Order: sequence, then structure tokens, then C-alpha cells
Amino acid sequence: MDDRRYHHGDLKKALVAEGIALLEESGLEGLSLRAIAARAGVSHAAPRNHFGSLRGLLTAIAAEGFRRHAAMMRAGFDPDASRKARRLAAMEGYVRFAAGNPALFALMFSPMFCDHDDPALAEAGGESYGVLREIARGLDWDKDEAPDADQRAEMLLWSIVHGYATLAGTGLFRHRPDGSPPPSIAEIMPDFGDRG
Amino acid sequence: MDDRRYHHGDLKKALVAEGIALLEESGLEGLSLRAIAARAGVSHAAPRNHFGSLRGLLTAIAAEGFRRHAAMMRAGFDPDASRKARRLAAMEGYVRFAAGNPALFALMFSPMFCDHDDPALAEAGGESYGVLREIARGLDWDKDEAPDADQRAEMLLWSIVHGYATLAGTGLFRHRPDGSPPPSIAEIMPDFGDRG
DNA sequence: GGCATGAAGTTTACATTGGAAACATAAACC
DNA sequence: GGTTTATGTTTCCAATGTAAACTTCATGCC
Repeated sequence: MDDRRYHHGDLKKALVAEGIALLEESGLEGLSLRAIAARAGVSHAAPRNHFGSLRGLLTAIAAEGFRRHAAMMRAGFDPDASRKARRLAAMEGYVRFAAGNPALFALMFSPMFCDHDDPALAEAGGESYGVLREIARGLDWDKDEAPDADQRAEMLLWSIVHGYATLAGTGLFRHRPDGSPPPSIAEIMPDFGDRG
Repeated sequence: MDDRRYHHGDLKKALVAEGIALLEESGLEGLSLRAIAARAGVSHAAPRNHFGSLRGLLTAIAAEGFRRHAAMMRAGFDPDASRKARRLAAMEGYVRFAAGNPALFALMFSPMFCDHDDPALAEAGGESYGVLREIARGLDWDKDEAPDADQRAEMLLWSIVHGYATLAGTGLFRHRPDGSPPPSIAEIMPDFGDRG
């Protein structure tokens, strides 16, 4: 294989990969269409053929991010564990992803950079949300008798874990009086019961 | 007063005000140093004297945002109401601010745009956080006996309300099956008790 | 095999942006 | 009254995303 060939082979995948790599090396501010293209060894106009615009490329990157996000949530999933344990494991995966990929995580939830109406992104996001639905099911909290109990349990759980991940990632949580790192998500998660 | 005078008078304040206005008119993507300067009727190099760089200006804008944020949280504060009622009122203020000023809210929490180490921003943010501490005090949840119960109550409350505000603002919460808007923060907030 | 067709990349050009430096104006201070 | 310093302006520059014209190459058809 000649590595100086005119056509790249699978530039689409390569651009997404290089974009993610660059994102974690230089953060969101270091990201640019030209930098990504250079890393992939193509001209800065090449991405246009595959993604239309920078926004399109970022949207594809975000979609890949959601796939990895979902995977990391599922990573600690022990099917034999209690529902409560699996719930916490998934939440910790959520937070671990945000902490390990801060720039990518920020991109994924920024309508400024990526287009949440894009079908591919919506599907990838749905994959991630699916895990959340799974662990929210059966969550027993004080308002469970009402009609949309399920949706509201999902929203509560999502709010807690997303808020924690975002604030922790932004470095806004203060250290403990003794200088140790702030409490983990497990330490602030209320001990909700389970129905069924 | 001649409005063509060379010196502006209070350009510093004007730039922050125009920045916020532009932010809510055109969103974060419409924001630029040159656009703000033009709105204030000065050249694009003028802001440099007061803020050093675009990042400095955005940081000042974020600080003003936090002041308004704190004010809106305090807006529904009835000193005679129960602690629980005040807590919910402040949380609703938090969410209302985010919904009413989506771009400013996003800016305030984006380390990409503003410098959270800036003393002025830190102080303004502290003002906002102070309200949160106030309403978190006495929150009775299942882990309250432990040592840093207070900090953990603050973090939990903050995570819930910030997560909700962010996700709702990004439009990620789905509408109800019947088409009505997603549950409010009051509808998903667990009914924690109060100590003391 | 030869050749049209279109996908995939490159080159060039352009408007916009933030920042830097040199300069102009006015206010403040002695 | 003259100097100094804050405050704005002008001009220039490098970087960025987009667009259009051009090039290369793979594919399908006769």
C-alpha cells in the first residue's frame, strides 16, 4: 500500500477519530477543521465531501462520543447484581466518561457545536438514553404513584448524574475541608428503594 | 451631551450590557468581540483597554450573569414560607434563569469561554452558590448522619437543579406521551424532609 | 479495452475573526 | 500651562470556515 495515494480509503472514520484525539489533546478551543484535516493528512477542504461543514463533522464526533458513553455506562454492568448496584455502576460510568473525556463530553451536549436534530446523532444519543431508562425503571421514590412516574424517574436520575458530571468536570465542586477530593456520585446519591 | 465624543463614559459597563443583549439575540455563535464593540459604538480594539481580551470580556459577562442568576433565585423568596417552599422557589428561579437566558447560562458554565479562576467571577459565582447553600441547609435525606452531610446535600441539590436546567435548556427532555411539556423541576424533585 | 461519469481531494480565493502595534485624543494632575 | 496617563482609533496580521474551480481516480457500460 502506497501511503501517498490520492484517495484516503476511509477518510470519514479517520476524521472522526482524529477529531476525538485532538479534542482530548487540545480541548475544544484547540479544535479546528484545518487541524483535524491536517492530522488525517488531507487538505482542509476534504472534510466537506463527507460532512458538509465543520458542524457536520462535530455532529458525527458527538455521535461517536455517545456510543462510547453508552458503552462506558454498560461497562460495569453485572447482570447478577442488584438493580441498585447496576444503577450506581452505570452512573459511575457516566461520570467516569465525563471526567475522562471532558472536551468530548462538553461537545456532545452543546447545541452550539453539534446538531441534535441530526438522525445519526439522535440515534446514538438514544442508545445512551436507553441505558438510563433501564436503570431508572423501578426506582422507588416518593412520587411514584402518579401517572408518568417512569418518565419522571428518568429525568430525576438523569438530572442528578448529568449535573454531577458537568459540575465536577467544570471543577466547580469544592474540596473537602481536609483537602480530600469532593464526594463521589455514590456518596451523594440518595438511597432510593426499588419497586417490583 | 455630544454623542460623538471620543471617550465613552462608562464603556466597561456598556460592553457587558451589549454583550448580554447580543448573547440573547444571536446566541453564543453570534457573539464576537467586534459585534459587541460595534453595538457599543466603539472600535473593535477598544475593549482591550478594559478587559485585555475577548476571554476577559466574556468572563465579566459571566460574572454579571451570576449576579442576575442569584437575584432570580432569590426573587421568589418568601421569608415566611417553609424551608421546603423556599427551596423549591429558588430551584425554580435557577431553572427559569437558564430557560430565559440560555446562551448566557451556557457561557457562565463554559470554561472554554470564561475564566473561572478570575476573582470577580469567583465572587459573583459565590453569591449564586450562597443561595444554594442556604436552601440546602437542613435538607434531610438518608445519609445525613455522616460528617460532611452539609456539603453533600449542597452537591446533591446543585446537581439536580443544574442537571435539570441544562438538559431542559438543551431541549433533551422529551415531551409527555400526550404532547404536553415535560415535567417541571417541582414535579421531579423528591420530597426530602427537613431537620431542625 | 476504451471511455464517460461521478465520487473524493486539492488549490486558490475570500470574508470574518481576535490580537498587536502605532498613533490620536482627552482627561487628570502637578 | 504643560506633562502624563487613561481611553479609543487605525492599520496590519495570522488563523479560520466556506466556496468554487480544478485534478485524480474508481466504477460501470459498450
